[in-house]
Amino acid sequence: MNRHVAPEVVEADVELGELNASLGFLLRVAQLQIFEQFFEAMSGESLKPGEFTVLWVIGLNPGAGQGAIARRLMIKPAHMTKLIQRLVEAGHVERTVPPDDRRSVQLSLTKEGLAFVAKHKDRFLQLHEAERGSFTDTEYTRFVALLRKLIVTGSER
Amino acid sequence: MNRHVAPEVVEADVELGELNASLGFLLRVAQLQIFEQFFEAMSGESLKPGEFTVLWVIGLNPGAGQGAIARRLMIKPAHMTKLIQRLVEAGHVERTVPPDDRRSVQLSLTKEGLAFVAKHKDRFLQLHEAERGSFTDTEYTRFVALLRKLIVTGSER
DNA sequence: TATTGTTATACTCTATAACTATA
DNA sequence: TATAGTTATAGAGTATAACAATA
Repeated sequence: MNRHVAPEVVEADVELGELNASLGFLLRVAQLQIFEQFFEAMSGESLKPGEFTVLWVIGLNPGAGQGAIARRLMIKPAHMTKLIQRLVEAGHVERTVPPDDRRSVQLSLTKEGLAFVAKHKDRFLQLHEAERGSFTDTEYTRFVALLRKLIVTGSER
Repeated sequence: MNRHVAPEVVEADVELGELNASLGFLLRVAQLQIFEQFFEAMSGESLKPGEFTVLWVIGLNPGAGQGAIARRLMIKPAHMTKLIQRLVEAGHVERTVPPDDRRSVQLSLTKEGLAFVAKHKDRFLQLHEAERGSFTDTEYTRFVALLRKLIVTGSER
């Protein structure tokens, strides 16, 4: 077909076929771009992906169980253990073993953790604002609603 | 009825705050669920994530450059090299060095690769159908359009 | 026996930089 | 000098299973 076309055009010529209508593919690309923005915004901070989110959720649910938070955020137990260890080492998180069930671990923020979340809260929320891209309010609302519907449906099993 | 609150209820009690409106978070959860469906559907096959997609795109673009396909699918060069090596070892993909630019590599499917894609095409497309979850046609169309708008906006830089 | 969390291992994907061979 | 791809190394995230302590 286009044997002698300029490189840039050939570049755009890579055909995706029904992948163009694949939710999985579109979702992946969208997520990659959002993550890219996240790293740019959080560059300079010692934050790893997921860590601030976990910190945030612990702040909202002081005393919640480690497993409950992990399941809510779809983080696997083994990964959660290491993630929490890092947050404890960083001085952000405190682990408590409740006397009534000494197998479990309750999580809460330390003073430093609270200060850290408070300090970065604005940027975190600003970031979510930036994620909206060029969506209008209506589009944004609609998009979130559709995403939620997809998620709820998918987890029904 | 239990005297104490059932674990499932406590489970659902983990509060997410503004994370509930975070595109990054919702996108991540949605993608995890879609991928879970993918693995279930493809279980039993020797397919790794991304591999069939690359196979599919090579099939649609025989002779396309390795870099062009990688950039289109947002796969990093180093990862692409290893991914293609696996596909070559599996006998699915053929690499050709064009005489006019001997730095580059052109990709195409072998006979086995063509047969493999043909064999799994239905399941692949069925999967995309399944991804639609409980969306109506209108919702699906709207969702894809919004995702595309988000992606296009995000990559404008 | 079942559950909560830990440890250990391995694999996928990503990030980065140094390298080659071409151009 | 720049580009296409490779190699090597490191890290994040995930999957899995074996394990300890507790229920």
